[in-house]
Amino acid sequence: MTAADSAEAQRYDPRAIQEKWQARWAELDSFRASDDPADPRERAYLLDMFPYPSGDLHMGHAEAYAIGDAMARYWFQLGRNVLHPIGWDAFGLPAENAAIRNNAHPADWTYANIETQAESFKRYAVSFDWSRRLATCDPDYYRWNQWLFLRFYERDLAYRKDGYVNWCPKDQTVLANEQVINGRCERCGTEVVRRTLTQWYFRITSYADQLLADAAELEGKWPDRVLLMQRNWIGRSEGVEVEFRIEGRDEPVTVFTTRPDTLYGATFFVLAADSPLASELCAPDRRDQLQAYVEDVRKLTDIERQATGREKTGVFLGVHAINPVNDEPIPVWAADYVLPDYGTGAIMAVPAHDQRDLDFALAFGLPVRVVVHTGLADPAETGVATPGEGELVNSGPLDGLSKGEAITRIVQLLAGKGLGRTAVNYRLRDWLLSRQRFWGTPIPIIHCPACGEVPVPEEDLPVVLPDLRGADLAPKGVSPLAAATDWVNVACPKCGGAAKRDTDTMDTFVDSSWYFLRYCSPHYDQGPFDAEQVRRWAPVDLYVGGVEHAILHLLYSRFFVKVLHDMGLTEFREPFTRLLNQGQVINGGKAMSKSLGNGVDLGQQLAAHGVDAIRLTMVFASPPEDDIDWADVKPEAMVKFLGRAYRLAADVAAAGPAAAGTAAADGSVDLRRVTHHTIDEVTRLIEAYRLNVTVARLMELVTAARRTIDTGPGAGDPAVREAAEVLAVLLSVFAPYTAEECWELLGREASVAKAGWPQADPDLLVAESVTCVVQVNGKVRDRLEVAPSVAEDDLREAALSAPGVIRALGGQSIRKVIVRAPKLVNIVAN
RNA sequence: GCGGGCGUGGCGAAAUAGGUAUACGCGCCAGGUUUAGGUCCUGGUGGUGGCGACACCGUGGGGGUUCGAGUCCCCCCGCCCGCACCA
Repeated sequence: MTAADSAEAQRYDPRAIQEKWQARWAELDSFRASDDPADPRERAYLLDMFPYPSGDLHMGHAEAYAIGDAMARYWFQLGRNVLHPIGWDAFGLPAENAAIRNNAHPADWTYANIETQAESFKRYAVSFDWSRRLATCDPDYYRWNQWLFLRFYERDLAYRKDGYVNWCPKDQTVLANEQVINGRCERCGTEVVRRTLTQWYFRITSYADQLLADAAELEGKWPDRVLLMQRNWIGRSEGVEVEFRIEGRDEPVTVFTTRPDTLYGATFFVLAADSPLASELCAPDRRDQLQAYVEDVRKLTDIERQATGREKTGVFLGVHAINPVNDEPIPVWAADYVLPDYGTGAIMAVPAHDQRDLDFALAFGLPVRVVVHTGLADPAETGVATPGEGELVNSGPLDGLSKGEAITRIVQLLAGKGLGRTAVNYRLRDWLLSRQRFWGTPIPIIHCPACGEVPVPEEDLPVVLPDLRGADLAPKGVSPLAAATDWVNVACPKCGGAAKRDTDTMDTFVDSSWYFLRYCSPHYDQGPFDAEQVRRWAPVDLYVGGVEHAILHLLYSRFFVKVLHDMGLTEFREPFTRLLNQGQVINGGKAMSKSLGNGVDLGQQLAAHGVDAIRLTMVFASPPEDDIDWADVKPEAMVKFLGRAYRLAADVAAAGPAAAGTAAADGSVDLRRVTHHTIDEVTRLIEAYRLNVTVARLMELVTAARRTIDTGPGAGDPAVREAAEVLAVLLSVFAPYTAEECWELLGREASVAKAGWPQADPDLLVAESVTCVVQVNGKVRDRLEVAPSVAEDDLREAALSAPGVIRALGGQSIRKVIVRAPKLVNIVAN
């Protein structure tokens, strides 16, 4: 039979195969994780970041889940007891906006989309344990958000304060710092403005040092850039706090500085214009000026405020601070370049050695005093500050010292007088978690005029959302919940008097900060999770998802787990042992978007090429962490390859019903070598997430088997059957439908997904001969086929007499011969 | 501005530990199967020169270390990402 005949006889029909196996698999239910403590299999937890149910699955999902599923299915093949769950991140704005448009309840839209996605996941053949599915908008889920909030509240990790917060004018809600991207709302792209509001926060800053320290554990297991981004975001900064007396005030004002060595160069003092301290210290005759300035500052969006090269602005407050090292009075200014929520909101300004201070000094004619001799030109004249190191000058007892010496000395001096101490500051701010929107978890607090903040008693949880819909949900700047008066007005749990519920809802990142723990016992009703099950399954062994969560979700989840650990609820302090960030699917060099009209519809792609070809395209196109440009990619090529794999199995089946386990040893040794090499290499490649190369190796195996069929031994050769069976198992992690069909053609019983990963025979991994490269002066001049065990001397001799070598030498004298048996000889001649 | 990463054929990309550069796929060329097209199969395909065996050049550019560099070191150029007045 020729290959062409076989093509005619066996047509690869992905659609028919999909329909057939989707039904059969539903019965087999192969991917259920076992909670049985007696189950001897090694447990493994693979998690894909759960989707937001905004519609049907899209191309990005197709890539992410193809990668995660390949790893999960590989683990199943290794015989592990794998937890591979799925759920939905189901609270959030799009549902609410859709509900307003359609005069409906957000739940209708949300649950309908969840059903759509669930069906798509099944068709996409992802190996989920469907018995554990959850949605964060289920009261059974979000009651535990409320429970956790109350535990945080008890521990003083949840608190309410007035703050100068990020406000999205379009979505009419506050945003966490992490949700402001380049001054714009992460969700809708609107420019964020600032507002002063009373809001709930999680005290994530209490864990800043732990978040930083434990990141070291993740080194080599998480992508470097994610760890780097988290470190930068936390922004630890070591410095010194120095107390400055203020004229006419009893209490000193503390500043934070990383350059205490330049203290003698401080020529003025700056307060954040919008800090309470600025208005307090302001001289009465300057009040109006300050107020006008602060109003101007607040009108600025973050974008404007952060514009580079913006001119420095500020107001002199009419008072002076006293430099503690020399009792020199320096003027106190208010300016917006000092931030109210970093350090103490006050700085000593050293214009000679800090560019921002210099810009300010030059704008307002303030003195510039050089106290570090850097050898560079005078900053007052060049306008360029000299932040570098050098010898201290004009600094009294510090003169002549280096930066390091000066810092040590000044800290001693200040500490002796009780005017300073070393200190650490973080860029990280507390997590603002309240939102003025409907479709989220109600904050379980009751405000009582008599008792103040009163937690909702545990037995009253969950606080279920009232049944608002349509126009009632429209954003008004206060939470829509406030309009549900029946819901809002309650008796105070403490005193029984009239009280009101808190009307804000939680940031949806609260939901996703612990969902991976809920999967371990999704129906548990005594707490957010069964600690026993969590102890067995968690932490997550491999977490697969996009890098867009490098800070937000991943930092929040790490914070949650640390708190839970301190509460005694988990034994681990890091939620995700390993992290794999897949790239994005783009089109024509750009992210897919409606406005560009370059969107690619996943459903159409699946209909056109079949699930397996799309899954294979996703893993073959590039390394998992790189973007895939759909314009550069040809799913047709994958259909072609899958057809070749399918025909291989079909030809083996047609050649005769050789029983499983036929002595493969009787077959073609050359092919067996390829097969076992493939097993060996593919195993290592998958372990390293090198999925694109893995697929290349499978293609080579198919080619080798086909060549064996065509060049003599034929499809009946036991080595060909072995190759076909191995291929079906290896292929099952990427292309489950085709693999299952091949497996059945080969006379094996479903499911190939649980067939077991093949073992490479070590005897077949030893090459019979290897190609030795012979170089002359580093250039390849000949090749020799030699035994792997060839002796160095024999190899040297063979190399020196190789024809290509003799020609290249042309009588030159040999200076040196480097032999790296058995692969290389380099002859140095001149 | 600060921090980090990346530059390999026409394209997506391979290259254990410094040892055959370009695996695999796309595209292209030629041939086979086919009434034809498509499918499928086989072979070829970095550049320049040569009928040819071959020779020279070649991993963004320049230098260095080494018997040997895509890989290590230094400088430069280009692109991408993160942070962005954090004292």
